[in-house]
Amino acid sequence: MPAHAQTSTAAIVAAGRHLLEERGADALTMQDVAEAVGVRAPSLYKRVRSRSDLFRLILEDVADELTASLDAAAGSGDPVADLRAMTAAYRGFAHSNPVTYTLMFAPDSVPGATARSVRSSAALLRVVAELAGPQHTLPAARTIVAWAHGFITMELAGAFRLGGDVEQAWDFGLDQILAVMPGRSRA
Amino acid sequence: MPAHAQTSTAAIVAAGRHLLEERGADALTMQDVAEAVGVRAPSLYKRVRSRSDLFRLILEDVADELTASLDAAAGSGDPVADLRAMTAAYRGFAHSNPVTYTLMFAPDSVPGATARSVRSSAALLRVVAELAGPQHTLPAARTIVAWAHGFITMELAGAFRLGGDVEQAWDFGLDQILAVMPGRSRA
DNA sequence: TTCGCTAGGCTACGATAGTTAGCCTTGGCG
DNA sequence: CGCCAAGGCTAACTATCGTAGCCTAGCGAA
Repeated sequence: MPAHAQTSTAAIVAAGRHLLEERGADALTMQDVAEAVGVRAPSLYKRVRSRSDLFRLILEDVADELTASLDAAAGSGDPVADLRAMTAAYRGFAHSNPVTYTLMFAPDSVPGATARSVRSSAALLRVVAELAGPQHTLPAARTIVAWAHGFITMELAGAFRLGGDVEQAWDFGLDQILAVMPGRSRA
Repeated sequence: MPAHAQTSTAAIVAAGRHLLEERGADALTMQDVAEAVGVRAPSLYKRVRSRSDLFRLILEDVADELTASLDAAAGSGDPVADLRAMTAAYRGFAHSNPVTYTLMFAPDSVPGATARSVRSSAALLRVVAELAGPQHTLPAARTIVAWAHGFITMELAGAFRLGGDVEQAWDFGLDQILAVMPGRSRA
């Protein structure tokens, strides 16, 4: 490689991800990313096809990290404890990456990005299978994920406006859902 | 009012809403909206402060319609039946308005738009109070809404990729959540 | 009847961002 | 030692939001 590269795809993705979280999706400009990595905007196109391609790369990066976080949380052997740890890790990750987390589930934004998050479901399915039994694994997992994702999304959107304790609502919901898992009974 | 107006705020909002659903948020341009209502783009600014203001108006329109839909669904008197009807109406509305529905819960997009959806919660809270008892009303309602919203969001985002019957998963989740409501017992 | 006032159009323009075209420099390798 | 391409850069094109300022039509008062 002649003429030492002043940046890299990884650096661009990292800078983009950082700016994305910091300023929001609309405010993420190629110029700002370029400045952050120390080149001019057009040079970014040597590494990245387009702005939306940069979004795709960023969200893949986020999804990979989320997958790793979930895998790490599911190591105790007890399915209920694992599930509690995974939901907590999931919510914590979303709180740490609110913008990109929200973007991961935006229909338009990145076709294929959600595909990657499927990998995250492997550990969850294994745990839920123990709790709900093989017949109900998929719908039970979808119930849990839907609840967790919906709760977090509304939380991040500021949709819980009626007062009350949001933490308590989270605990309440998780207890309710765990309590009703068909296979076993209680948490 | 001199020189008969060629358009109106309502027409602009309606056209914008239609284009928004049809082409997605990124593709909604002021020029397209102007063309749809029969004027030039700058004339829109006589009625609408900015593009983001147009988004706000559109989402208010959507939220009002959703609220009316939910109110209409909750008239049977039986709380379980009402709750089933409301969740079905909610999901149906989201399926009919996928883009705007998703946008309603986007944190950035429109500060205050979520506030309006609070009005929608009045009917829900009344029903849930009967099912879960006064102490658990708020967390129980949040559990239901979080689940429904999460499920619908993932559905719209195409996040249910592992096969299986999505309808069955919806029914399963709703049954599970209804079954565990503290106040009464079964659906 | 007439004439001013203003709502509500319009064209022209400026600013910002994404993206492309095409040039130049650098330095590894034959 | 010189070729050549990776990877910078500047310049320029395009689309879009938004503003400035002009023009017209018709309501209503004199």
